[in-house]
Amino acid sequence: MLQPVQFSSSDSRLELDGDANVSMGVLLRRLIDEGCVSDPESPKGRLLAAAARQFRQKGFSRTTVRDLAAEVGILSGSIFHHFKNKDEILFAVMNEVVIAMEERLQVRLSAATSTRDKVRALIENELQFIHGPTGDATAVLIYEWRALSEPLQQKILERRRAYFKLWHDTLIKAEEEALITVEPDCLRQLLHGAIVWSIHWYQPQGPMPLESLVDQVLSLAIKSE
Amino acid sequence: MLQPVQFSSSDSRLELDGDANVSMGVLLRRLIDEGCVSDPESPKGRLLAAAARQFRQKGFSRTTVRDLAAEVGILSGSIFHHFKNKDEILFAVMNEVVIAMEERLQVRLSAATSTRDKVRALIENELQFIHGPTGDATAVLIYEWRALSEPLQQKILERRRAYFKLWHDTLIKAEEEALITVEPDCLRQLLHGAIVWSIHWYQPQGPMPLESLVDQVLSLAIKSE
DNA sequence: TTCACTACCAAGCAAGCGCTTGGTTTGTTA
DNA sequence: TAACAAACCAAGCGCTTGCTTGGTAGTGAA
Repeated sequence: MLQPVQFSSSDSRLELDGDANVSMGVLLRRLIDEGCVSDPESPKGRLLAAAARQFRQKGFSRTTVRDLAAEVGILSGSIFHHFKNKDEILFAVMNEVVIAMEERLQVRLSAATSTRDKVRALIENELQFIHGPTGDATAVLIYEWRALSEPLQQKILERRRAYFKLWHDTLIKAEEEALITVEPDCLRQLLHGAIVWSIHWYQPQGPMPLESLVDQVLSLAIKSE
Repeated sequence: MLQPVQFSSSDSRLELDGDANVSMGVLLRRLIDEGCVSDPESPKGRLLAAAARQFRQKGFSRTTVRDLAAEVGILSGSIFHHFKNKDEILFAVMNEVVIAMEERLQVRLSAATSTRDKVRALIENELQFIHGPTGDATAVLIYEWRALSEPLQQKILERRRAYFKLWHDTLIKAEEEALITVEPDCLRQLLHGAIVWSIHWYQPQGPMPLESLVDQVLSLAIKSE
C-alpha cells in the first residue's frame, strides 16, 4: 500500500533465463496444448493478456471493454464474439493462473526431497508466479476477487482447494518434524499475506534477487538450527 | 483471498471492554475535539461511517453515491452539500484513519519500555486498527488505494510517511540489539503483509484472541531466546 | 421578526457503461 | 472456385453514473 505498484515489463512470451522459467515455459506449453489455457498468439489469448495487464493496473471495474478492445486493436463490440460478457473475461484470467499455479506447485513439491525444501517450494512457487511472466494474472487473482460474480467465485474456489491442500499438508509435515512453531493453518495465512504483499514493494530487477527474498520469507517460517 | 471477508459488526461508537479500546476511545475523542476527524453523530460523520462500510464491502467504484445516500436516509444529490465529489469522500475516510493510526502508534511506542515491547506495539497497533471499530476505514485505506486520484494519493502518502518512520526506526533499533535477523525494511514489508492479510481470514470473535495473533506474528519477527 | 445558515429535496442533464444487432471481411478447406 | 466459419465493423440502445441546479424547511442569534 502507498507505494507505486511495479509492473512486469516482460510480455507473455516465455523467458528462458533460468531453470525456474524453463520449467515454467514447458508447463505453460503443455497446458496450452491441453487446452487448459489459451494460446497467447490467438485473438482470445491476446485479449486475455491485455485484460490481465489492465485489470491489474486499473482494477476490473475501472477497465472498460472499450479499453481492452483498443489495446488489441478491435472495436468494443467485437469482444463479445470471444467472451459472453465482461465477467467471463475476468474469470478466464483467474482460471488460467489458478490451474497453472497448482500444477506447477505439484511438480515442485515432488521434486523436493526434504520437508524443508518442500516448504521452500511453497514460498518460491508463489513468489515466482507473482513476480514472473504470470504476474499480472496472479495479481488479478489476488486483488480482484470481489469483482467476480458469486457463481464464478465458487468455480475458482473449487479449483483453488487443491492448491490450499498442498500448502496445508506440507506445513502439517513441517510441524511434525518440529520445523515450525506456529500452528500450520495460521502460519499458512501469515506467509501467504507476507508473500502477496510483495507485489507492492518488491522489484525483481532491483538489488535483491528473488531467491534472496525466498530465503528471507523462509527464515520467518523456519527457525535456523 | 478466496475466503469470505469478515465484517466488523460494531458500529462507530466506542467500545470500552478493554485497555486497548479505552485508550483508543480517548484518542478518538481528542481527535474529534481537535477537528481532525469528524463527529460520528454529525451528518458528515454518519456519511463517512456508511462510506467506510460500503467501500469496504463492495469497493469504491461499485459503491454509488445513491447507495451511500440511501444508508443515511437522504437523496443522492444531497451528498454534495457535504463533499465536493465522490473522491473527497474516499479521501476523508482514508485521511481520518491515517491520522488516528499514527497518533496512536506514537502513544503506544512511548509507553513501551523494551525494544521488544516496541516491536510488539507496532504489530498490535496495526492489528487493532484492522480488527477493531476502525476496521472498515483501515481496510479501505489498504485496499482502495488505487481508486484515489493522484493528487489525493500524494496527500495521504505525505501523512503516511511519519507512520512508516516509526516502524523503520523501531526495527533499526531491533536490528542493533540483534533481536531480528532479516533486514529491517524488508522485514517491515513482510510483517505488514502478513498483518493486513489477516483481514481475509482472522475472526476477532473466533477461538483465537487478538493478543494471541499478535504473539504469533511477533514470533515470526523475533526469534525466541 | 428578520436574517443567515445548515441540511436537504426534486428533477434532471450529460456522459459513459455493457452489450446487441445485422452485416462485412478474411482466411481455410473441399 | 464455391462454401463456410471465424473475426470483426458500424451503429446505437437502454441503463446507470456522478453531479448540477434552483428551491425549501428548520434552527438559532440579533
